[in-house]
Amino acid sequence: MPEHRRTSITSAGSFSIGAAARGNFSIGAAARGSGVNIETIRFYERSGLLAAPPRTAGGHRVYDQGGVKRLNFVRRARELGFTLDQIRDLLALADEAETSCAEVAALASVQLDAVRGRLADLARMETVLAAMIERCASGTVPACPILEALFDG
Amino acid sequence: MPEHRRTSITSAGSFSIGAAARGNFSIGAAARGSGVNIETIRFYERSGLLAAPPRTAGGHRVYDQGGVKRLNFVRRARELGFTLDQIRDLLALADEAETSCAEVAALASVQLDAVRGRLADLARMETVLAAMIERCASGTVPACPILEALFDG
DNA sequence: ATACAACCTGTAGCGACTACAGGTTCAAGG
DNA sequence: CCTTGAACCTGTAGTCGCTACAGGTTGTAT
Repeated sequence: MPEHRRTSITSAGSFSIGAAARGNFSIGAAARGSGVNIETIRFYERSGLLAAPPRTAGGHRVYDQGGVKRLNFVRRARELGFTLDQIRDLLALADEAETSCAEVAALASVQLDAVRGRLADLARMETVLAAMIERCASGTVPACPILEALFDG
Repeated sequence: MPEHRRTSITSAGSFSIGAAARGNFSIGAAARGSGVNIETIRFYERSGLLAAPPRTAGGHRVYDQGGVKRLNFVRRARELGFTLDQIRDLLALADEAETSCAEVAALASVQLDAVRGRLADLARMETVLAAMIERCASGTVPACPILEALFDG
């Protein structure tokens, strides 16, 4: 859920550092390049969403461009409300030789339905809240109409 | 968040059992009368949202009509997306001698803003998801457009 | 008296992170 | 080469709002 949190000012996509493409990224650089929090990256690895990357001699994680791309993938999918389980499936589909577009679309449709359900819920909440506040503002009633509505339905 | 969960088929409001009004309710009866799950009631008590009710000699909780009313209050407020902290404040305001309608309305406005923010987020999600699925269905592209969009923003 | 539903406490789990504490490694400047 | 200090490491606990047990006790109807 993108709850009004800034998601990556850094533009991903301009990371050709070393000689022959690919590039090496520390976890911090990968975080900046993908807009995924460092702690969250480690959490994704721990929970099996992302494969553990190679390490330096000292034990620091080293990501390549593909790793950063996957992080971006996960972030975008999260912003669309996919659960981590769904994203696991999406990544698996993305890794198949033959991309099965229908399966991907099916997953996306499930998510679209969920989003529409939540939209409907929130729309109802908005209506009721706005009406309550409105009645309160008009102030024709002695006791607080909002509290009364909550108490007596 | 009312995530498509049935919220109390039982109509609250017809509970005059004993002689002189008020009535005594076991936790189960209070749950049925308010639409709040038994475990959730105990959780609310544990987390200090609701005062601990009196007990029978054997230790069973005994609720009166006021207790059931408060449970209904909490349920309705939750359905409007108020957090438990906000509900704590609402209950405190409801218990004041002078009902300060303006403060209640202020809390409700904060909540309305939050709901509108989430609505905007979800509306964006819906647009993007629908567009993705649409592009996929038209199938003019060889690789899956959904996966491409997720990978390349 | 007996059965059995309903209650009790306490703890652990969910999802998706976030926030430490306490220790190690890396990279740059002197 | 050595020092500094930022960046990294692991592991654990906290967040929010519940839900789901396990293992035991009480209430009530027959």
